[in-house]
Amino acid sequence: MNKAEILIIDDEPQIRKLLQINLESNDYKVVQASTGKEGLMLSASHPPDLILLDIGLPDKSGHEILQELREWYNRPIIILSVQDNETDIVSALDNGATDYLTKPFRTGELLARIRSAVKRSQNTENSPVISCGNIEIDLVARIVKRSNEAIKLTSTEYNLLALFAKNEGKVLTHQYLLKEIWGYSYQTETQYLRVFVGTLRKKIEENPNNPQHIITESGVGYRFQ
Amino acid sequence: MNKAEILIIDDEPQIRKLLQINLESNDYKVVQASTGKEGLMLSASHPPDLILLDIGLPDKSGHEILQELREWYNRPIIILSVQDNETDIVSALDNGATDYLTKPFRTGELLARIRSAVKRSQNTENSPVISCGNIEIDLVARIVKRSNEAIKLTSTEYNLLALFAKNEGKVLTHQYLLKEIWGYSYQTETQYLRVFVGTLRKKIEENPNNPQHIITESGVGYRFQ
DNA sequence: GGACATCTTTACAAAATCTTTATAACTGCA
DNA sequence: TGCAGTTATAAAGATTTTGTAAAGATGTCC
Repeated sequence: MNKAEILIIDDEPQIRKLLQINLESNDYKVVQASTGKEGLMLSASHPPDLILLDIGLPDKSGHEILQELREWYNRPIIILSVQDNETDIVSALDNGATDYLTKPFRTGELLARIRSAVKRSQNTENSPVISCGNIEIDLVARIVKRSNEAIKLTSTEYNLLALFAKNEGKVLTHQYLLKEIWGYSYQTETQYLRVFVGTLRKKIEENPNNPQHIITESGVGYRFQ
Repeated sequence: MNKAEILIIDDEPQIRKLLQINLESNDYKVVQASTGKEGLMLSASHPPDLILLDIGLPDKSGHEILQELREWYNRPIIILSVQDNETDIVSALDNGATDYLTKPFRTGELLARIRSAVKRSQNTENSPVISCGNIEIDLVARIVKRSNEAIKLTSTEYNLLALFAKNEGKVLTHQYLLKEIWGYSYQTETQYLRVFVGTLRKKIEENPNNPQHIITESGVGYRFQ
């Protein structure tokens, strides 16, 4: 199974270490940033599944980072803070924070809140299995079946297909797809998409030359049905 | 704007009153239940947009209620509890609670967490659809249906139709249409419009020679109805 | 270090779309 | 009726976008 990736943005090395140990032992992949700037860069070049953001950073205020992230990043952001005043909490939540925990936090609770947020954002809570015609996608086990036979997909192929499936029927723009799968800074790399849509079609379509599932919307993007 | 409806399940009348006052003054519609059973019935007969659930109920444990609700209810459930032990919190979150606040809670924070949860859950709701006679335009999914059958439009055709639909009934001048779709420097290319209105009519009109949707306003522009 | 899988990049063919041209049809009016 | 201005349609040409194969680059696992 593919690990969910968590980005920690915190300037205190001890906290980062503590979080890293706890998260890794719970099967998350951990990426770390010690400044807000570094965090923004890391998340843009490779979007994590969730961000743990400390509010008290040295270079930029966590509130600013939160706002900048939310201009394009729509997965969970959990705020960690020594601040326990209501104003901070309310402003963070209203600026798009998914949750807010005050330090010192209880590890078990943090992990539960992370599980809850990740589950919601992967929208695996309602239907862990998405079915579209003869295609079945198990979002929890990350297994894809075509006519009840498991098919082997690379990690990127799977991510792309899962994103399509979660937005069945909608036209997804090139920009959006690239942003979600590769990261904010890849929005112009449309050729990636062509290649990967090509390999996906070979694997899931009856006849890749006349695709029934992944439909091209010329000039705009693709649509899954 | 339509008020979001919140169901309070709590056995303490004072807490219910306090919540009711705060929620109503923030423009929510409030429904109350003093027992778990009543809460289950109310939510089933008229599902609220969000549920505030007290864990310490007299008839059934809040954990049970939560599980029963989650069998079918997938909007936010925020737990309120005097219990501040980690086990309770973790178990509630893992059973599908959206959030968990310990009593006494700060009203401003609770309201912020409610706003945040409602916003997230409304994000995934269905997209707005513009309907004009037998034509349906889903602006989010970027899909156009005629008599419930999807029709294929090119990107420019879609943009033009969407612009028409957003201004149903109004006469849109050639200049305006060209400026919006092609750009400021194309304002004199009226022939483009004739070509594209032509292809659009072929696709959406019953009888393209006698258009019912895209009406020519000679010398001025077009009108959509 | 080498085999293997995967991702990135390049090049070119194929398809779809847009632009332009030509011509026909309509409209209101003298 | 005939004319001028406007609109509609078809189709050829130009351009953009997409699909595919394959070579190079990168990373991973023994």
